[in-house]
Amino acid sequence: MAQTRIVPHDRKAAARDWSHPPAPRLDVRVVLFTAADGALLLTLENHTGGLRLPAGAPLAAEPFDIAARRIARGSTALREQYLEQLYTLSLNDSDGWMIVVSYIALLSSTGLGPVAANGSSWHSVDNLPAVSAPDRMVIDYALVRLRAKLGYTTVAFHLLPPTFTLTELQGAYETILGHPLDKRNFRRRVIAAGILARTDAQRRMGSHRPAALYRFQSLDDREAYLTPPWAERA
Amino acid sequence: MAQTRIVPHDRKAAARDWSHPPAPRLDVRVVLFTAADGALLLTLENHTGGLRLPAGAPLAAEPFDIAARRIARGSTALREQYLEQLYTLSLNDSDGWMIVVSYIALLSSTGLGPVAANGSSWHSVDNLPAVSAPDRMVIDYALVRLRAKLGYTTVAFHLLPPTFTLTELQGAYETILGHPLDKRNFRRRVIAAGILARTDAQRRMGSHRPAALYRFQSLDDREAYLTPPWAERA
DNA sequence: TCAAAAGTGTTTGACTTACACCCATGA
DNA sequence: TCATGGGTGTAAGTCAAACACTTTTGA
Repeated sequence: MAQTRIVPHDRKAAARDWSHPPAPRLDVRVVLFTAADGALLLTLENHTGGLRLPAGAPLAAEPFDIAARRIARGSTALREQYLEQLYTLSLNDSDGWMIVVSYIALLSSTGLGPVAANGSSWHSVDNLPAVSAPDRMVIDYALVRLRAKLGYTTVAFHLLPPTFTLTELQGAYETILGHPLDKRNFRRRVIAAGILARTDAQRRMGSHRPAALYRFQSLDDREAYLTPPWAERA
Repeated sequence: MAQTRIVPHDRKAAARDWSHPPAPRLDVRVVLFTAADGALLLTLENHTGGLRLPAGAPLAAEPFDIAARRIARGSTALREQYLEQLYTLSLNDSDGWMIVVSYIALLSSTGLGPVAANGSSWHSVDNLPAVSAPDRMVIDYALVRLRAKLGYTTVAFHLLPPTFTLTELQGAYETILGHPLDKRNFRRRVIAAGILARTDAQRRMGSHRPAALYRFQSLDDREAYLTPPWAERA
């Protein structure tokens, strides 16, 4: 499905070829998330054969984290704020053996609406178009992991612009979790967590009281993320 | 360090060779944990050049989970109870480009002391011998993840034999966490969690009151594990 | 009868939840 | 002055932590 071919490919023959050390194709795929307008969005790219996750081969000996960042940057005008390895799959498709190393990236939304580049487009996670089976697996697991991580980390912050209102922050949580939260309890918790700093600025938007803008203190709560000690962030 | 060589290897030249699609070596490594005698143990194998994590190349198009299981079984007489992908690294060593896909495996202790096979031996995690840098990274991260997972999953059960006393279960937790727990609170929590079934059997060991033996109900709390939906377990 | 581990409850403080109204602003 | 989202407190219930003694057994 991912690739149109004229001549059917003999997978068994390809897998049976022991004449050389087997050389799988390597593919790094990135699920780029952002939140906008109450929806959790991810990037898909247009390709012959359909929509795909942003992907690419790593250069020789290039660390996967670097490759993933390169792919993320090539696929959006936004800058990824958080990058985390997801899973590595070894699979057989119509072109033979392929290794897929998958990543999650979180992007700050700009408030101007998400910006796409290079023929890529944003899709709400609750209304995704058809994608290849491996892409589907990767996306499904990315969602599981992202939702779970909200509970015990501060990842949601990476979906927001540098300053934001508490209502925007709450909206990001609700978007990812898919259910509403109590305003007072949410504010109490997030303030008590001590990771926010109130700025002097305010946002005036519409005919109502302006909202205080906050930013993060201490983006370096690496401990909580359960990522490896050597992993670079952003 | 992992490999002795006579002729120095020109890494840059190897990385610069674009004449063919680059073909990294693939290596699946498994950190095999078990708990015995109040210590958390892992398996290392004897190799020319020193001790190493159990490892091996995947067969062409073999899923990594299957390869990891094969490697785990080749390295211990015990049967792994839980297997989870840890991280995938792309690195340059003295032999060129290598991709390391790492796994954690948890083994039931038998009470008879852990059984080793194939020139492998058990080492307490708080007294590990020198290993290669990649092995060290993998082991460090495996410990971080294992300890963290204790908090929100029931993984510790997989380190125990099919039936066990509550004191043994508590000991496994204390071993992994590295600090003591309150007996009454531990029992209350673990019973309240509803994942244990008391058997009729008892264990009489020493001149004191015999302990009730328990076993697990519902090992299938896949949800809590934050592993991918497609991952097979054990 | 002694040593050694098994087993058992209660109290206290902390945290979580549910819930409703006034405030500041621009139109 | 009205519509709109921003901002605030309290009471009830649930959960986690600290803490010590009695029971059963074999030697």
